[in-house]
Amino acid sequence: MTDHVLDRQPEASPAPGPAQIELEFPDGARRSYPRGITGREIAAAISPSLAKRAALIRLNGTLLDLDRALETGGRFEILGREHPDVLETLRHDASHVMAEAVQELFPGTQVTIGPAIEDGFYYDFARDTPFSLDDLARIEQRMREIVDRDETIVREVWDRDEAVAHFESLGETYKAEIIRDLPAEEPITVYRQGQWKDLCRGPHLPSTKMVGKAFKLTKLAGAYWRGDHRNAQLQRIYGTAWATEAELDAHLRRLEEAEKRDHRRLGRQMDLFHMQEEGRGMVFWHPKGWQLWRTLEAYMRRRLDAAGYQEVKTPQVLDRSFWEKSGHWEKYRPNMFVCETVEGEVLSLKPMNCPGHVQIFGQGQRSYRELPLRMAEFGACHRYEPSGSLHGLMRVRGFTQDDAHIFCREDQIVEETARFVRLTQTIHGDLGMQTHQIQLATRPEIRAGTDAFWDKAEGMLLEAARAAGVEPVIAEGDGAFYAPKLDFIVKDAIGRTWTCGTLQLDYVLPERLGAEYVGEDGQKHRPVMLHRAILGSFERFIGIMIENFAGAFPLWLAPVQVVVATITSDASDYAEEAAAALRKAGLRVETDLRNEKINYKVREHSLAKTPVIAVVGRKEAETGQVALRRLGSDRQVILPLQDAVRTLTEEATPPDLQASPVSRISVVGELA
RNA sequence: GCCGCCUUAGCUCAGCCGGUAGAGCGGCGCAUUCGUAAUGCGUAGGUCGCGUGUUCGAGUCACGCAGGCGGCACCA
Repeated sequence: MTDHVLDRQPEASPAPGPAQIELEFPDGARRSYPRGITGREIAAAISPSLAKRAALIRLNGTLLDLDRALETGGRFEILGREHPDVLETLRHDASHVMAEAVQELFPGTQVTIGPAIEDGFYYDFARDTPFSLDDLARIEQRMREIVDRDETIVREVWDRDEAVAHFESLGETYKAEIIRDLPAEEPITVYRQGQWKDLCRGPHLPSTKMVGKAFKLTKLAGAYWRGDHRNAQLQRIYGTAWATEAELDAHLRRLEEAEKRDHRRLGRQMDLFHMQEEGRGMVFWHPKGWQLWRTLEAYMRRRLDAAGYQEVKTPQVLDRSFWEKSGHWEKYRPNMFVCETVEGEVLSLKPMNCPGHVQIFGQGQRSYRELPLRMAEFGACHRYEPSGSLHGLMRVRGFTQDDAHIFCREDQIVEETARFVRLTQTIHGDLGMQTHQIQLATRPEIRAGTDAFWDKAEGMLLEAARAAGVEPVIAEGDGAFYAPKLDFIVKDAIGRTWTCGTLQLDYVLPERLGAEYVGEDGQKHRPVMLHRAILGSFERFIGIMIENFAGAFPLWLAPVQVVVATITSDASDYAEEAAAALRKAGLRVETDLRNEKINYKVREHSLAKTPVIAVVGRKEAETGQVALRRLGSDRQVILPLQDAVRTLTEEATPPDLQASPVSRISVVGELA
């Protein structure tokens, strides 16, 4: 580990400057060093143990190699291997070690790119023969050997043309292409470890040994070169890497936990829905899943009613000529389910609700007095999604949007948008989601409309978001080709984020479909449309809810809210009576009168994630009480039936119908 | 759509080198009436995803197809 200094090549032409540089350490100390000193030398001067732990340095906020010669002074920090900010570099190094292993084991394989990603890394390889899962074990084994070899990792600055020639001579055409495409001012750096080298910006750890062995290759996948499906498909190997074995284990356990709350698995276990091959991307809702849907739909309907929306229902199937007028036939045709009748008519299932809504708007004469007109529909749409993109309830071909279109004047856009932002936040909050971020998607490269139009449109959405008290994050270039939009990103219980809710400005469709209203001036005017959804689709949102709550829904959403379970058959009549009383109060109740032990029943209903089990035995039957047991708690609260009815009814009241902020009655016992 | 992997009972899974299919849970039946996370015994249940081929013989091998899963691409 001492020859690294000899290998080090100076930067092409060291900039002139003072012979000494001054470094400020995290504790505030300032020290002066000769220019060209390395982090490793500084660490060694401080203490041998620090030199041993040191992995990277940070100079003025930028991470650099430990052996990088320092040309300028500034804020300086030496980061040990376990420092959280080193992890990304460690993962990047793991990808290099993997690439080295792969090229040793499979000569002729070309390397392309291999970055660190969340929780791990990947590397894309070009090789004719596909890798197999068995290969992964071999590669992993070789990676461990490379770590044991303790190969020094050295940064070298190369001449661009030489670098291209070099990689081409090795048959590394992808690397050569990357170099050619690098901006001219970008120095070409190559990192060498042992016999292996790779074009890379860095920084890297000082040795392969520092990568450690807390890594695991996890999956094999195809990936297109430069992310473009017209290019060759490469073979991507994913891995995860951590500083310590304990962190790796914790990560693998987290994955197992996430798998347990997978909505497809819970959907089956809880008997909520199923899908089958004759209807790919189509959902069969079972009674319990549909109950969940109905609860959600009823809630949304109340919220929309209260927010001044009018609900409508538009046709499922419309003639081709209609979709030609709307522009969908030209732009959206590959995604539409088209059918032909015996009489030769060509029709399409609706992929969107907006054109239908414009038809309703266009009936009769509209006055400016009717604006803003908020038209809502729980609109069932069908879209032909690529087979590989289907994913449980999250990506389906038949789905129902909580769709609405607000027809308004331009000067109403800000107010309407602000109202929508507030409504969306309320609803997401009620449904257990935390607003994580609101994105303002701005003008894309390819777009319609003048810059002045975009300036104005983006400005209005920004103003509206601020009026509602949120500062959107700008998503540069993510807007639709005709207008900007706001996207609402929520965070679930385990920190994953989902895009739910969107608002999109549209001047185009009203124009295409000839929507107009009569203004104060007696003239005809074109309304603006705001397309907006809060859940997105019921299917997807329910999928997200299942995962968010891990199936343990709050009382108001749970398909079965209470199971009345008997201890002996002597209590059966009373159990029916108790269940009837609870049902009469509007609760969703089942009884379990089976001749089974109470332990068995409690276990079964707990696994089914029933929020409340009301146990009744001889004692309760005699005294007119119930023993309530909450999911997640082994405490029981015994109380008179009427108290239970009142308490549970109150708690099961949907958030929008609560008199005041939820008043949970403590007597029932809280969740653990 | 593309790449890889997978497909055995309702569910979760076992079935080595090819000899004709098994467990647990669940279902059903009987017994048990038992106070807060699995009562016991018995019993039924399978064209081993579909098709073709190799073979005396295929759940097992080969090829094709379909579906599922993980990625990639897509998500105006």
